[in-house]
Amino acid sequence: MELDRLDRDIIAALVEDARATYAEIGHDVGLSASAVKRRVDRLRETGAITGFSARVAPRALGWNTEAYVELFCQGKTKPSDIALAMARYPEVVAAATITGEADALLHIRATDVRHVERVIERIAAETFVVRTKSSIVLSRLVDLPTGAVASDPRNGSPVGG
Amino acid sequence: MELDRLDRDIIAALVEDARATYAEIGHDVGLSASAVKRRVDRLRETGAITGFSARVAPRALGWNTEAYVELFCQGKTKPSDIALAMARYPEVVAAATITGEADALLHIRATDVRHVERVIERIAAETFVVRTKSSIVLSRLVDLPTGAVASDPRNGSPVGG
DNA sequence: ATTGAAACTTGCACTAC
DNA sequence: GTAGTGCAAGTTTCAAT
Repeated sequence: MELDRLDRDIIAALVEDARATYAEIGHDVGLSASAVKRRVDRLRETGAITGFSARVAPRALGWNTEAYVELFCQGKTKPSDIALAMARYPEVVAAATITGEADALLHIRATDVRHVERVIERIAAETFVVRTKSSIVLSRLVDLPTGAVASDPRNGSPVGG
Repeated sequence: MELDRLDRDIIAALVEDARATYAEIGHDVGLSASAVKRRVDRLRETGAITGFSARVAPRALGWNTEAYVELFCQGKTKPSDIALAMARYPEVVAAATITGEADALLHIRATDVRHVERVIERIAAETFVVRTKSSIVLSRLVDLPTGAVASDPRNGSPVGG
């Protein structure tokens, strides 16, 4: 699906504030509220916008510690095996298979270092896991919502930048 | 600040759908719309909720490739130096200092592998960077919005789990 | 918790390219 | 035909009770 300037501007507005009214967005991008709504509906139908979410301060909910864990798996492990197993851990907030020595990289949120340790212990006990290599996050320096940059004229668009 | 059961339920509802009406949320958590609004206002004031954001499919915007990059820095590099430098790259969507051999881990979104390469080249040229070690993401297996788990009774809360 | 005024959403008729 | 505007009915917000 093709996104024009207006679509990108609307997405940018909604990434910045998902509760903005259609009239507000319309004012920003130069469209009527009705026109904005029609485009937002279309963007959701086509899957460009997958939903709307509150941004939460992990600390406020007690998630005080995060870690990245490299996973080294047995030779015939399939990505779907890893996906299925990791989906069972609420502490695993992101996971991806990657190039390089490790097979996958996990992003873990936990209450404290002890909690991280317990989770890694359980993950390391998964049948397909050979070993793990973990790094505790000391301080978060950057954390942008996905798409924050997409059509912010201050930053480059993926095509233009 | 202390969050009770209701606060956590409200946050969970807003993480799932940030555009839900107060009446809908109230129905879910067993509160009147007004009561929900008062709590949401308070949650924003106290910083537990930092905003509302559209969830976007990176692909739809042309961000087809992601990578993780470990940064090895000169001995006297401060986290704030890294933060300042990385904030200038729209492609760096997350960055954190970590324990282990590397000093920091970056999460990069780009249009394609060539784009990733160009960005890493520029980052590697930063004065404080000694070397980098990168992994391209092959496939994303898990990607939860922050707080998705916080008060979903199917998962553990950070305290209870 | 209820109420009422102001604002928002959303379908529809209409217009322009 | 595709995409925008304006309007009106039904909801939602939000402050005051």
